[in-house]
Amino acid sequence: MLDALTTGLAEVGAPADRSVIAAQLNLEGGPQGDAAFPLHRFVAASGLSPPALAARLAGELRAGPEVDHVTADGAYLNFRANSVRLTERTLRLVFARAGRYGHGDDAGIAACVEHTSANPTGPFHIGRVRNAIIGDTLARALRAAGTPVTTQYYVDDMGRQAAMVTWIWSKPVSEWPPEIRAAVEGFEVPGEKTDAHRGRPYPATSAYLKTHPEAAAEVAALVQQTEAGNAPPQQRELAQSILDGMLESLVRLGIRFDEFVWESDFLKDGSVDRVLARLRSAPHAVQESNGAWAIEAASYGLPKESTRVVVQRGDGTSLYVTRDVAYHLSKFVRFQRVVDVLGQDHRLHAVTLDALLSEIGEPRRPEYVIYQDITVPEGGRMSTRGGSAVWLDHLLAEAVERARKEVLARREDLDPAEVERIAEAVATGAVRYHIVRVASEKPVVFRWDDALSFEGRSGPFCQYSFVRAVSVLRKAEAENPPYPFDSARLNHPEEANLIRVMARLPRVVQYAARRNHVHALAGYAHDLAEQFNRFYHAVPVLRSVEERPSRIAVVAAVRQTLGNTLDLLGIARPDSM
RNA sequence: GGGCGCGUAGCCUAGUCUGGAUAGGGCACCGGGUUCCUAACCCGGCGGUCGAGGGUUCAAAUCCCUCCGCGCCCGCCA
Repeated sequence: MLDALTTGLAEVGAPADRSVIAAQLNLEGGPQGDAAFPLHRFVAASGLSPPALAARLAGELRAGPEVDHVTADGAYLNFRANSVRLTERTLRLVFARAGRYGHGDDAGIAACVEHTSANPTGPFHIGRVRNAIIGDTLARALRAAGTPVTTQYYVDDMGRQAAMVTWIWSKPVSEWPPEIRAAVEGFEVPGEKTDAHRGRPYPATSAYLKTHPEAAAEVAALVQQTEAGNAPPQQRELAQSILDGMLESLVRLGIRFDEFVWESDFLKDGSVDRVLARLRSAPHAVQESNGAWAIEAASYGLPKESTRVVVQRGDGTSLYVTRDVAYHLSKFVRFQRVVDVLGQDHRLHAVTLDALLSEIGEPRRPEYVIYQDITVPEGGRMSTRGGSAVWLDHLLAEAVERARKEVLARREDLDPAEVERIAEAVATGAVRYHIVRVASEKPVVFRWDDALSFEGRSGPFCQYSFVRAVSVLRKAEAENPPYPFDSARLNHPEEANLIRVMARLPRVVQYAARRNHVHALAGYAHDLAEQFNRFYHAVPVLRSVEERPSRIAVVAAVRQTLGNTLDLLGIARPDSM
């Protein structure tokens, strides 16, 4: 098609580069075709009026094997694909690639996606979960696009927050200050997750330290001790214990990590010292009067009043950003593509990190995927202390409750275990979809009714459509391949539309991975589910006769394509709902 | 104050990188659809100054400038 256009344009006196033509060609199609080509850009050179140019080119471009016909519409050329061939090719590809349909070839570069990395101080609220869902989906998208991915969770076991947890739990509850004890007593829950249990005194402790300097001094001493490499042993154990509880919740959402990287390890292995040595001799290094070292980073786009980035305190200890430099250097050793998923409040930290990498002569940079906060309707970010946080475990419990009701209302034939299994799948699917559907740079206002919606543009809608396909195949006793089909029999308009949506998946995966736009996958899942429902209502499958085997093949292809898409989104694919 | 992000129907949202036809969905609302493969569905209707203004262009939601509104950040915290 590109060749034909190139030749055709040259013949009418408007030659153009293939790249220009390719950029103009819209493969998503226009109102009346599978591909559209606007001609405005070539009108002047041709000396013809736009419609005349379109008509002339349409007449000259002969339909090829892939293209049924070319029509002129105003200043546009519209191409209609050969449906039989498109159907043939798409279905064959889906069946041949199966679980890898939509996936790209191994690009040969290794990527690291660091996401979540929430400090282990207590349970996840759903603002933090946005990071995990975006990060996990991105990792899936990159893998599908052909980039081997290692996911990493960076665990902060060194700062004040970790020290506060250690400080309070290193003494028996009976010796806690009354203010903190009050926040805990009466909340003992047998079998409670460790993040909820160990995290409960955290907000009160944080508040207490603000008004009790002597206690704050003890915490500061702990930080010092940790910096010196002598962290109390229970500090890491506590962090691990809380982290374990947090991760249990993420596992329900299908989120697991390949590696956990502990911040304190960079101190222990000497890499922080090496980074500090390089920073002290960096081009813009300056030493303050108290012995602290900083980088004068005005040229790196930092805020006007604070261009000085302190990298080493007056007492010789390192700072978070310094350790982060060490961490990133370690990533660059192993990975060609390094992606960090960060909340917008870390944006400046990212700029600072880039500046420091530059200072020590490191040419590589992480890619940042920045997401906006999830806020509450009353305004403002979710705050643990302000009581406005929506906890992930609470949200999941509500979602399961609601899903269970839905299942029980429509199915009486299921045993309780099956009901629970479906409710869990629907609930987690709804939550994941609800978070991932919005572009990460958009702010999200959390509303219960939206988050728990099972209709319309939702996870359960996509799951339900998938189950429909499963169910039809089950009734057809055609749960396994082969799926013989005759493309010539698949000529219902809704069938053609459905094939076209299925054919789009590889492009969607590439787009999502290249732009880090995971929400495109959510949009695609909905498009495919919706079009399958239209097909389902308009076209009989089991009741058809001559078309039956071919239509069963279409349904099998949908099961595969939609199933692959749900996998990309980390959403469970139930076989019954 | 400065930097970054966001602003698309009553509400939520896609499209913005790389300008192209009548701005694509969802919720809500109104009207239809189930003796038939699962109605968590489908069909139809209603609803748009794409924050405002200017500019570039044959063509602007998309690019440039100014402004307005909202959010975040501007620590020898993480």
